[in-house]
Amino acid sequence: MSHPKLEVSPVARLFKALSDQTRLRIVALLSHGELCVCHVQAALKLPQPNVSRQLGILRSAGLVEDRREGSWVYYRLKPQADSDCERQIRGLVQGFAKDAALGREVERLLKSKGPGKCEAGR
Amino acid sequence: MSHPKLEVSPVARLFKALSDQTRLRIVALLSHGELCVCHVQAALKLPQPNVSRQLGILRSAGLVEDRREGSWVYYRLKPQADSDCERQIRGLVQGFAKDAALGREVERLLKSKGPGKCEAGR
DNA sequence: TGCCGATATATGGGTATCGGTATATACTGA
DNA sequence: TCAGTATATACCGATACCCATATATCGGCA
Repeated sequence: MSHPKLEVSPVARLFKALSDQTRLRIVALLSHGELCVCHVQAALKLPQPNVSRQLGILRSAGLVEDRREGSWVYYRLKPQADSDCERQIRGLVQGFAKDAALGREVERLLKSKGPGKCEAGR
Repeated sequence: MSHPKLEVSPVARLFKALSDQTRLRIVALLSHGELCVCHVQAALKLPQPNVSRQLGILRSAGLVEDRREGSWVYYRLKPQADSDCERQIRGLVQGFAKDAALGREVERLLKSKGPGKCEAGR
């Protein structure tokens, strides 16, 4: 309240959510398509609670949205209402698109996508 | 080291530096031109050690560079070596450019720029 | 040298964050 | 209803952060 001008909070919230290496890697994965938690878990080789927690942080920051399908919960990047945030996200995704190894990894995950396939990579 | 692929650390470092409201506001100011510490201090109405510390964080993150001129130290945005970081910064600056109030504020500061003028705004 | 303004750093308290482990919830199928 | 899988949350200790205050450093000038 003390600084009516120079208010930049939506972007600050965005950057705060993206200031963690793990969350950035999740966004990098999701920039190539919707994935369920266990896919992210397999891709990043991280314990499940950690992945779930980071996804929750991204969700409450409005960066991703989720969709339940049976036992599985699929996450995807969420379009940003704030135009500044949207531009930042687009720039980020544009950078990830250049990463060939990342593309291959996500492609492999997407092939094993769907119910009953979540043991991929174990 | 444990994740050779999916490495996004330079951007993560950038976002971490930008994840703070105060630092974002400083970058917003500097996006309109070089300023000395006392100008930033006056613009944001923050205690001097706070401004100096946040500027130091931005500097060690490679986001700004400084130049001493007599007693005054001027800070400016630093071009990013990493192309992803450069793109994000450009997007950010582009967003700040739309802020009319911000533009007026910086203009006022720039008019009082220079040695002996740092009492501007007090 | 000594003083002064500008800037930087040190210190301490309160708070937030991160990761690991354990546990809880949600859904499916028998 | 029970068992099993997928996901979320609670709790904990360690660490990192933010701020305010106090102090230190630096440059200019008398």
